[in-house]
Amino acid sequence: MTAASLRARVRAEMVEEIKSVARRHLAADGSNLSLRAVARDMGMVSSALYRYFGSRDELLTALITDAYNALGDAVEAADAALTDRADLRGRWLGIAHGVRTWALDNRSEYALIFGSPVPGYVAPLETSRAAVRTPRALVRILADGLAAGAIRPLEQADLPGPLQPDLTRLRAEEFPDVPEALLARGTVGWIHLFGAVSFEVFGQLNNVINEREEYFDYQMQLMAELIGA
Amino acid sequence: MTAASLRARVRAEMVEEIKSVARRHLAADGSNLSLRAVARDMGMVSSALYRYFGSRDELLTALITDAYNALGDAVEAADAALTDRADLRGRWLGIAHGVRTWALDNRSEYALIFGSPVPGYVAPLETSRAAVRTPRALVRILADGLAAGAIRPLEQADLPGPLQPDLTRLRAEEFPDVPEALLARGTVGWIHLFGAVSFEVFGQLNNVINEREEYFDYQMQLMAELIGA
DNA sequence: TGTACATCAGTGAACGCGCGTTCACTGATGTAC
DNA sequence: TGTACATCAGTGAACGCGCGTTCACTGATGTAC
Repeated sequence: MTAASLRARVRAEMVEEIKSVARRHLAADGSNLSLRAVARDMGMVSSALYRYFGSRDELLTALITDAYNALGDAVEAADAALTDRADLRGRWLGIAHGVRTWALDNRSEYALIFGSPVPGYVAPLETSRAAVRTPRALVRILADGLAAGAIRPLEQADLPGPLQPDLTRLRAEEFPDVPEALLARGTVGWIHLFGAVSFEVFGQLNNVINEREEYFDYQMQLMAELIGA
Repeated sequence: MTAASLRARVRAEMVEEIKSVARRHLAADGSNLSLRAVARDMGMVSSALYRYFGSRDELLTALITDAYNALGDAVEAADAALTDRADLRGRWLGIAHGVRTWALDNRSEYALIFGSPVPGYVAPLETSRAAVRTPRALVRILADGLAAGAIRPLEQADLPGPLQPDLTRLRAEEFPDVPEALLARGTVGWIHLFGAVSFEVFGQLNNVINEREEYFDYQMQLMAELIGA
């Protein structure tokens, strides 16, 4: 409204456009993101970008955080889309397919957060707040299932002793509603979900499986049994 | 022995050393491999490398093929290490840990073959011959288990109809000894194995799980049940 | 409402560095007679 | 065994290009009185 806030608004739009152009470049060149190329595409001089981002790494960090949040949005939307909250398997499948769809639609951003680490780049802690949204949505299914009595908590013996401390800490810090042994099983589903998506996105299924979506669903069904049983 | 073969031998050693130096650079800089840097490290001028590799891509291809073969060696050695060939679970765990150990010891090479694809690089078909060695070792366990009656072939109904053609082709081309439904289950173990290793190697377990080896073993045990049951 | 000043976005040149690839060349090693 | 020629490895300069970042600057927009 006031002039000041207009300037701020234009600035915010500028930041968004820089990131959007950068995302396009990411798609073409992988994580070798070039500031000069981004500036060129925007019709400005490369030094102008430094008004918005202090360095190339700062821009990368913004893209990574955005990617985690976009994935988090997709996941939460997928979960919310199912009105029958008691249909745990349906919710799991919904989230899983949501992750896959987002990854296929945003391959370069997916690669940015789940691919080989960018050499020389160290992700600041701030990104992990965004990263935890997907695991959190998955664990919510377990917690709801437990509360409704639809999922049995596993026996303590199911969890190997040496893993107890890790799971105890994880539970205390992030997921208090789910007992350790079940939480451990849940992480296996989590890992398989991203393992399957990565294989597809990174081309490891080429010449192996063509019916990608069916195959993905098949795997996620098996995981549902592994965790829910 | 003859002068000619000496020249050839020196040449072969040179090729090996170039690749070895390149591997070291890969570790530091990810897939942004620089020919000039490699030449510098070897105390030669960059153009000299062109006597050995026609281009940067050709060197990359050699490194990728080598990596698949090194992994294949590790996997086959791990399998062969177990004298009790009837201990299917032991063989599976041996191979799985073999993959993990190799990946942790050769992170950059692992990233080269299982990480985000190198932008602009297209792997030639020749690499896939080397890539199939690990899946082949895994399927051999299934085949042996079937032959010994230790693994039940799953019912046809276990495999969703749309996946039938893919699995039929896969069986015909590579793995004739294992029926489709069981083969499909096997691929799930395969994917989880690499999913788990990638998560660890690419840093996704940081601040999540510290007892890495135990956790990996826990997962592979679960997979053994999923496939063998 | 008008004016002086401060803030900010964007410019353009420069620094110092990197890269893959080509090409004509030298000098050593291998081959054929 | 000796000599003429061919092959090969490695050099050094060059082409044409890229990069991230800094810095003094201009001109427009916003703020305070």
